[in-house]
Amino acid sequence: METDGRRGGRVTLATVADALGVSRATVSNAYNHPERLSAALRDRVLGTARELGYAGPHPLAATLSRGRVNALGLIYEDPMSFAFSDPAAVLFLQGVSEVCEDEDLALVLISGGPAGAVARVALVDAVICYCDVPIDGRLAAIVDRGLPFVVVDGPRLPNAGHVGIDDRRGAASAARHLLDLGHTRLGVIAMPLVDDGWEGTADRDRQDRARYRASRERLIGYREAVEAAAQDWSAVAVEERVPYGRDAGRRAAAALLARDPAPTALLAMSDELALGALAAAADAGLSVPGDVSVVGFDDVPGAADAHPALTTVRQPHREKGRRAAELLLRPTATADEHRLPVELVVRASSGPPPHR
Amino acid sequence: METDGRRGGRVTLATVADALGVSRATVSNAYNHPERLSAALRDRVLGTARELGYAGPHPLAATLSRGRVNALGLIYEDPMSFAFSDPAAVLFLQGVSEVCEDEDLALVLISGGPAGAVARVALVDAVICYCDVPIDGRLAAIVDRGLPFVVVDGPRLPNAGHVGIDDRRGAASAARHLLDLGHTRLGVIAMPLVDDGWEGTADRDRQDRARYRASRERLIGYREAVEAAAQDWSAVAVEERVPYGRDAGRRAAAALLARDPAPTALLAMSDELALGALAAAADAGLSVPGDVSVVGFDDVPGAADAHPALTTVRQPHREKGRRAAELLLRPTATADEHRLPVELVVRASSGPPPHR
DNA sequence: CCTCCCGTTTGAACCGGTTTAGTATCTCCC
DNA sequence: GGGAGATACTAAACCGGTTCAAACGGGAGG
Repeated sequence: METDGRRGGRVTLATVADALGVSRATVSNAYNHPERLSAALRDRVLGTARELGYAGPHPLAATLSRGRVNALGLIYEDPMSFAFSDPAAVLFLQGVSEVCEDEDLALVLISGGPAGAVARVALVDAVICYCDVPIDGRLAAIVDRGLPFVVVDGPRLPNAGHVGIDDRRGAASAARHLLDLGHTRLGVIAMPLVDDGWEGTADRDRQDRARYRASRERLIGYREAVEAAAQDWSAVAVEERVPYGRDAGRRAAAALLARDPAPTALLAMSDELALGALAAAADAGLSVPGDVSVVGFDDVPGAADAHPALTTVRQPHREKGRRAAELLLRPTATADEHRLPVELVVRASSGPPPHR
Repeated sequence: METDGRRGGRVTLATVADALGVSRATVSNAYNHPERLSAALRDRVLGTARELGYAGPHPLAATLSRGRVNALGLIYEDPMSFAFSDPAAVLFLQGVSEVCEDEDLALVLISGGPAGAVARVALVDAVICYCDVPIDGRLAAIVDRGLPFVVVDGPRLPNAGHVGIDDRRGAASAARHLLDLGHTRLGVIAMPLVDDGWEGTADRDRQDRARYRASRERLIGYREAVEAAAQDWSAVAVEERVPYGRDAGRRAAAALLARDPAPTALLAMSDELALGALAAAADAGLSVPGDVSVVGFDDVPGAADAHPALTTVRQPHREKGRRAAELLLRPTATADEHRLPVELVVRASSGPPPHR
């Protein structure tokens, strides 16, 4: 029998056991398997625990024994705090957190630099990688630890689930929409393609070197649609500005609209960029879609509220979050890859090109 | 000496120790106190660990010994997933996550119902309560566990830090702004005051019973300003709609504007409600601020982008998050209460009342 | 009266580490 | 040559529980 119920004044399970003269197993059972105890003893245990100010089994210790933490981890591409300024990421987080709620799981946002100091020690059962970086220190930490994980929007990785959309098809549908309207002079507003702080018109080589899978795929989608319409992709300017954000979209659009001849339609690789483009058009005194059409990508909540309401490619952000979480909770050997649908949403920001 | 380096095939610290014929303490030191080991042995340990596929000390076990998890918990008032649809909450989260990033801490979103099942076992060192509920099962779980915590925007609780704003003064400044402009017929758009699903014009008794401290304080602020202007508070209709959100604001505003005489200015208790009010004014064919002025509260990012740009009371959401986190990391015996500044931001949605 | 069974309770192993208080060896210095 | 200090490493206690096989006691059945 243990004799050290009170060590250092801390009230532990052993304290309670000793106070009652029962074994620690009994106290543990009172909390975890109440049905294994007679009602009388169980009440006595719980009562004594309350008197002693014992708040129940220490979760850390319990977890160590059980080997399960009841928490899902989340790694975001950039610093975690950036996720909160990206409406698409926020929706994704909402989806994940809905599942966590249903399953009584904590959601652990794993911050820390790419070095992965936090990822190496975060207390989680599995991890969602909402990122595209092929190998990042955080992801490496997860792999080393042998934790199950899924990648969202990124590359397909061995032994990991995958959730994403058909970026290529989505982008192609946006481009086709404009081509069908009769546009022949397009411009593309790109998110930063390579992590080098460069700004300008990205040539084909740079397009191909795009760091993010989603960026590459969307560019391919645009290009395939343009070529399918028998137009020349090399005549389409792909403008890149840093850092990613609405202002980048605004400046890229301004540059495109200042060209001669100016494009009659702008393909923005995200809604955030597209909203910047709307601002740039207003700056230039151009009407949308009278003088220039704008099409985004994402269909974030602000897209429908924009002036004019933004034509864009809808992707199910929340659903991506839900799927990612569920894939971790109920892994299916058969289908560990989920490709969610995209859909062109035509609103007011796109129309036929102006008469020459 | 231990002899069970490999139990069940799992590679543990003991596995590595046995493989080398050194003690477990030595292996532990190789990771945690490398300077205590000779360079030669340290390299041998780390090398063998790599060969054996040992990914370093199991964080859970390390944590149990050390008693520190390196994670901050966050409890939100409503289901956690709601936080992601509230722009103010998102900014707050961003603030918290910035500090976590700087400090290499994980941020644990504690979901789960008010029962507190998750809160009872979440692996965190301290908790931020972004909520107002005086006693909620989740908060009770935190208190029982003896975890340090701070309350944000809620009541002042014993043994807990506090971060908030002067809601009363902010609200008063909003009301005073309208009164100074010459308005004499005001209407208030309230968030749900009591949790009973009721809709309608809240009388004084109901106003005083408001569940959230922030709601109560803002109403008091409005009232004090009105009374200071020698006007009659009981003539000011306080319209309440559920559930909280933009649509509630729209319907409340519609009801107020349908009155005869209609108010010439609307005080919305949040920007989300105010944006709904702008929509209602548009629905009714009224111009803002020509026919009716609208003032919000929060200054969320969307407020400046609204049409017209919203006059509102700015509060530093991100800074609240930062302060809350820092208060937990560096508790100061002297000042455990932080009251952040509010500021009226006059934009285009408020102006003098129409000529009669 | 003996057995068997079942509901309770317990001892002991285990989860995977960290840490403290040493011990052994080596170096330095007079 | 002997003692003081460093240096490098280890044994054992500890963190706070969970779990499983076994023990116990009492009632039912034969």
